[in-house]
Amino acid sequence: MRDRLRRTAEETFGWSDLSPEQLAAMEHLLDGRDTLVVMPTGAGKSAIYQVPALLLPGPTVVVSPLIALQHDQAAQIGDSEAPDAVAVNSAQRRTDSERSWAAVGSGDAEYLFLAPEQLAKDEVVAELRQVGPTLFVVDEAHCISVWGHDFRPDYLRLGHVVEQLGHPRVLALTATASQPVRDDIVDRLGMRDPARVVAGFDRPELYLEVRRFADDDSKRAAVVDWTVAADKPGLVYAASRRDTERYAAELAARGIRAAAFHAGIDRAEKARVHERFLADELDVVVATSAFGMGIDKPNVRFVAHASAPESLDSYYQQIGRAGRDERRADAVLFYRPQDLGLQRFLTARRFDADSVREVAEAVRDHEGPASPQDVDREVGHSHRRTMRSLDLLYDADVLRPTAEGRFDLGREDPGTEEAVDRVAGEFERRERLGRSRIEIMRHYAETRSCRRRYLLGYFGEPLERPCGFCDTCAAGTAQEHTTSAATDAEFPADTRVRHREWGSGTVVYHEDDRLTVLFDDLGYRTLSMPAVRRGRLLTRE
DNA sequence: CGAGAAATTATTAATAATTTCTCGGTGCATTAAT
Repeated sequence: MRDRLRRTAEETFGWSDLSPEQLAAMEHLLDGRDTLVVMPTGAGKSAIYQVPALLLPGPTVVVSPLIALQHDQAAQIGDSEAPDAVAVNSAQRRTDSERSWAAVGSGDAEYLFLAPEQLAKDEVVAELRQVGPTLFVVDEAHCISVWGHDFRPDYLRLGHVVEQLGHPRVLALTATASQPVRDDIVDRLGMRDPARVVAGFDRPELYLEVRRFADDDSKRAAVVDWTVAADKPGLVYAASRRDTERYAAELAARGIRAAAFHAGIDRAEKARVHERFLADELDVVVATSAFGMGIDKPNVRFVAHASAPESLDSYYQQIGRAGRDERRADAVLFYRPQDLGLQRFLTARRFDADSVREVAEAVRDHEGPASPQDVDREVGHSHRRTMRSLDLLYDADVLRPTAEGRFDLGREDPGTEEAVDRVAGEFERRERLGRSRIEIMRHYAETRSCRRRYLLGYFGEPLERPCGFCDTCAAGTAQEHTTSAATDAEFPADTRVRHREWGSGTVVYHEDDRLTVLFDDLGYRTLSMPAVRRGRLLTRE
């Protein structure tokens, strides 16, 4: 099997050396197993579906979050000897989409790129059933967890689509997924006994640094001065659109070729910034989180954050865009505790009891299980509101999904008000988790122990000793704050524990004499080991 | 939650100090108006 994979990779794509992780994941797919792959960008994630796809009979569906990304990926396949890649989306003419369907149906095209919103349409699923895909790929699969519960709810329906297609083998690909995100992906996609291929998270070429500021003016000045002096090209992430424009203007005034990038920039200008950055015609792109997905530019020398993002997951993903050529690059966070306030605002949601009530009643009153479309029609508010409520009702065990992607009441009908109460509890749990993720970001920024160790610990990859290549190691504070062996032996990472007041959780990592636990109901909490011992607060489950 | 603009108040009756208001991220698809 390995030889066939290697030969196909070489002959069709010109790839002569597949990594052990790539090969392992490909073999799982040929064996018919669902597979989750967590691997840094640039390590050749796309190859993992592109090669086996050619050795499997039917076409391959690739769910991709951005139409622009679909474009690039299809073009890359077009440059190879592989059969065509086509897309169906709203940005192209209808006739082009019809042509794509025809090409997939006739076997002229092997790969079909779709955004999750396409798969929320019954016609599209019906058409897909006709062409009978044998491989269902979800690229940037962390989007399921990061966006699915709120921003792009159709991500949560992919699992149902898989079932409607008769469960072709599922491949989920991502570069950033902490353990709970991985579990969420597996759960929401309905993956069956998935193989998990997780490559190392460490990016040893990145020098990690945090600079702390008390006021906004001095931080702004420092961001600009640092960026002016830094090796280029690089990325500056800012928290608001206004800030991206402000920093870009200040940098331009200092003679730097800088451009702003955010979701409010028009399509053509976005494409221009993107192209100019890739072509080294820009020194710096100052962007919100809108920029970066699919960017695989080798020579990015720094990623600076003018403001902290809402989670360490996002932070890791964004700094991961630097140093792909494996030469030294800088990941520097310009930190001010007050900046976390904006993230708290941006991630907070309002509990929409009315919507939950209406959706619950619409499902109950529907004759037989209700599809999201049925509920949309009944309730008449936005698709997103409907989907949020359906998701919460599902998570709170009020509704259960059928294999057809419809929703039905669970075994017993709790009654509307009880259902709303349960959902409110579930909603609060999520809000607490979101806030605790921001606190983890705060810990990263404020720790005096080794930053790389903290970062990798969070992703489940503990470092034996301080890394020697971050600011706390350079300052010598990391050496003074090293996890005691006693802590490690008492509560190793991944252990299930129970806290006297806070209930059950999973140990994430230790740092110094502190222990971080992801509690089922409260999100991340950091505990002081002396206090834990003194009060006998934790027991292993 | 916090920043910055706008509005109001107080007294240096034209400007400074204080309070109030507004705004803040991520993309797809669809539709209506040019």
